[in-house]
Amino acid sequence: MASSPDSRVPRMEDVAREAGVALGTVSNVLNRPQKVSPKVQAKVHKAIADLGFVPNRAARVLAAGTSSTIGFVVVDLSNSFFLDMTRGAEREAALHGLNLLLANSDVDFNRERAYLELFAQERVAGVLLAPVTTSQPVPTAIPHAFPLHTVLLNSDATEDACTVGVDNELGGYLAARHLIELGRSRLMFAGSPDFARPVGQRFAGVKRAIDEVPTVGLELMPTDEVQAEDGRAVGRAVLDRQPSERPDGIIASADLLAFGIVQAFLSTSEVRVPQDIAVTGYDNNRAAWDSGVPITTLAQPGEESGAVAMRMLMDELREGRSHVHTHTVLSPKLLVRESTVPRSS
Amino acid sequence: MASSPDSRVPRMEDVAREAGVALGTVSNVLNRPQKVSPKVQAKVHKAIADLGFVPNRAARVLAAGTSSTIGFVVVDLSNSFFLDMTRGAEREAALHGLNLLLANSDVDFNRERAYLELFAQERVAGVLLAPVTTSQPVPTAIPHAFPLHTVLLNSDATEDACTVGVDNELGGYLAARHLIELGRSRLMFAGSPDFARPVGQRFAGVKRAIDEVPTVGLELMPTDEVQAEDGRAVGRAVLDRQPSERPDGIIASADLLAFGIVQAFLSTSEVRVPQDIAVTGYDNNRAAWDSGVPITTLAQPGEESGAVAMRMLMDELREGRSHVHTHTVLSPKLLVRESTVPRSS
DNA sequence: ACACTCTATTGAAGCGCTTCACAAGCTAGC
DNA sequence: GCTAGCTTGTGAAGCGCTTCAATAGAGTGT
Repeated sequence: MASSPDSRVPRMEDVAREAGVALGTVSNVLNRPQKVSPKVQAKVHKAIADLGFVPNRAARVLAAGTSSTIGFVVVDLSNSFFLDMTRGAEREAALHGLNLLLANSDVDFNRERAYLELFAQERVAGVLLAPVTTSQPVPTAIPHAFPLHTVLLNSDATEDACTVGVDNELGGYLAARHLIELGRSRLMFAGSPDFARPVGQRFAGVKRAIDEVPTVGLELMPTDEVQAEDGRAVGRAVLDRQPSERPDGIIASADLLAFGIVQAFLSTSEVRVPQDIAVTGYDNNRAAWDSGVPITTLAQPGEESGAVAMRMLMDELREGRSHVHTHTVLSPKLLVRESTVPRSS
Repeated sequence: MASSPDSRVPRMEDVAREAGVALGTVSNVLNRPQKVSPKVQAKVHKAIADLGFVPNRAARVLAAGTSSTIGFVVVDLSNSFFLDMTRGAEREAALHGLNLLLANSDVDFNRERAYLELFAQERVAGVLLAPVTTSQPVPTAIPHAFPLHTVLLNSDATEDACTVGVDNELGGYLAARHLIELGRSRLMFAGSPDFARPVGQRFAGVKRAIDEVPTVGLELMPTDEVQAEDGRAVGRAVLDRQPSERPDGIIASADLLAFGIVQAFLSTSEVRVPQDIAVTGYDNNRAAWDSGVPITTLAQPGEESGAVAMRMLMDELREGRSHVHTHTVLSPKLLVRESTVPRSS
């Protein structure tokens, strides 16, 4: 631990003395090594190691007026979509020598605010924000009077900041299109379009696909939540019908929902998945691939969202006053599994 | 955003001028309000609001030499046990006016080191560390020459730091005991005791319970991993046996494993859960309660671990030089569900 | 009116760094 | 041998806060 006597924490000045150079030279070794001869660099590094010197970032930030850390306030780290964002953002940050610190708002608006304030006080270079969303149209997220460079993730475009979003409408369209191409014509959408904005957008995409093909019908099956239990309820409701009244394809608005539906079907031998009813989920959760019959789903590009957002933030930081906010919409990707297409070989 | 003209970011000095008081008074309002008359406080707060002043923490940390933020380096945020720790730690920190910032090492030893170094440079008050573990006996985690106050989570006791651990041996014991009390006498442990330290400890606990009751037998069924697929393989292996050769209770070393086992059983009508074979899991993952038959499991006290660790850290910070490292071992909790005890009412 | 307490407020001295104008030491050209 | 032009190295002036000794005010008791 701490070195010999009763020892203060060593400062740059101590390093300079130990190495027999000036204060500014130590700083140069750390920040602009190309300005210092190899010999002196070696001396300084040795002194740093001998003393166990750890530079003080608070002082650095204060003196330089810039930080190399980025804050990421995440709405829900227990959701793998958002956790993936942090991975993508971190990877991208590391490539450019930036550090990423995380804060979990846990779907609490006040904590989201508090963490943004904290990062503002820390004078981080910028923040990434995956905001708490409501089903309200535009929750305008950028909060503070303080000029914090912010990029919004999983958000629709807004004037106040750069944004990265995922095309939920397209996701719904792709799911429906997939089932239609498989020859299904009596589709059911499980979930409540006004449960949350994204669900509504997905439903809109489904409708678009249906409208393109007159022979295909769509039925809406609302649910309270999007948990496995809700899915089992949907499954039971379908099983209670005459076979001729049942859909031949179900588009669930979330994987857990799809998981419950498939589970309900598998527990009887009345309905085979996918032969009688094909099922799709959404999100590419673990639930989708742990299901007895692995579930076709739409993968949200979490890592990519994070990486793109981080790049946009770096652009914004570099461009300064001339920066104009931009908006990126990423596409979800259809992952076809056995709940729609039986294992072949 | 930024106020009127081309405006610098306002400093305390600006607030002082605006409010017509001295610099030190503004600082007092922020840090020791009881020393300032209500009238002056009001003036200062108004000035702060008018100017949109956001205090600079870098300067604060530098001047005061202490920070109010705690860093938490987590080995794997995608594991709900660890995420729960962050929740407990955060709650406890908030109670005492501390801020918690997260870093995900993602099971990468080098990133763990890098984040610890970062927090050391930031001069945080202390760090919580849920370290990357190997199956090695004692991975001694405290790294740096720098004197960073650290509490280790999910760790066995060590001399270098305070630790909070969970009693895995007890968890295994409780699971086995539970099955034995239900009258099961041919038990199977699914998982490889040397897959990871905790699994070995759980297995040891199971053995202890078995040894207490001579009439009960134990069989070990190793698996490569602890995923659902491994569980399904275990389930199939059991189904392939003569009914008389099958265990009547299976202790899985992880929920996902138990989930796969139950899934395999449910897909046939040969084995009823729990009537023919009772199954327990471990961790209280979502997988446990999303299973067709909800799975009895051992809940790891994640939130409590985090809260306890944060309290220990605060003690360490308060006590200073006189501090002696302490070690807490928490107990897992048996959650009885339908995979061992059928729904009654 | 005076001495004595308190309490509320002041402002200058750092905290540990980055920066940058400047100095010093070289090399090369003539 | 002298100067111009480099490359290296230097150190003092802040960055925006906290702290604390010093001061100004407001009471109190006599």
